[in-house]
Amino acid sequence: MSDLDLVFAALADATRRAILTALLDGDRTVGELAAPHAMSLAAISKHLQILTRAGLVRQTRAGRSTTCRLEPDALRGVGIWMQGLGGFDPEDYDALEALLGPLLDG
Amino acid sequence: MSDLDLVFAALADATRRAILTALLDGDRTVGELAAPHAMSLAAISKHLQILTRAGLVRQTRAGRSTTCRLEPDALRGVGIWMQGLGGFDPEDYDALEALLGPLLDG
DNA sequence: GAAATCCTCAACCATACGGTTGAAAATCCT
DNA sequence: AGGATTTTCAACCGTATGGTTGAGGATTTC
Repeated sequence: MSDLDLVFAALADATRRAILTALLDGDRTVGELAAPHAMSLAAISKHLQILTRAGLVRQTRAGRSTTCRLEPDALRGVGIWMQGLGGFDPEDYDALEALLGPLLDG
Repeated sequence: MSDLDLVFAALADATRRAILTALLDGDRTVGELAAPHAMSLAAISKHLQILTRAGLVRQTRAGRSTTCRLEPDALRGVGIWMQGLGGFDPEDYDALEALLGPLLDG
């Protein structure tokens, strides 16, 4: 399984994408990430393993709780691949940036 | 399953990504797309169904052969989502474009 | 009409996914 | 030491995925 396989597969789930966007606001523990989801903690733990294996999240254990940090660099390969496919037209870029600029601060 | 789920899941397979990049050179029939892969035609047909359901490919039957066309607009939602996640930093854009400009012509 | 071509459908197989529950491991607090 | 908290592990279940083979449907061609 290539890196791209792992990253795309990790992104192909709404729960995992929600976890990633939650991490835009800063590092969170597993329990904090699980809270908004009507799902067992074990399920969230498995989702985090998939995100970690894909390189999108880094988990560091501190005491009895482990905090999760977003690793946006893992998306770079995906961006490059997508741009090669023409899904990201240069003309669109300014509009997208204006639309989503605020999110980039997180 | 959301649209993003379908698109990301469709992209999470090397064979399907190879099909998409092959379509960058122009429309191809199912048989032409299957040729380079050491895999049955039925398998490729299923891959194309997944790509079509995700909106990434459009198949039009003409006579006994069906031609496949790339639909890059389906990637726009993915690009927007990824940019929101910070995986596409504005500073990187020029470098990426320079690196991959040739592919954008296809 | 009969045969060859191009593709899909159906059934099957092995494996992986997304979820559950219950137990265990590691740490903190008294 | 004992108990509470936080997370993972293990086993299980139902369903989906990626592949195969074999049959069948359209369509062209002879």
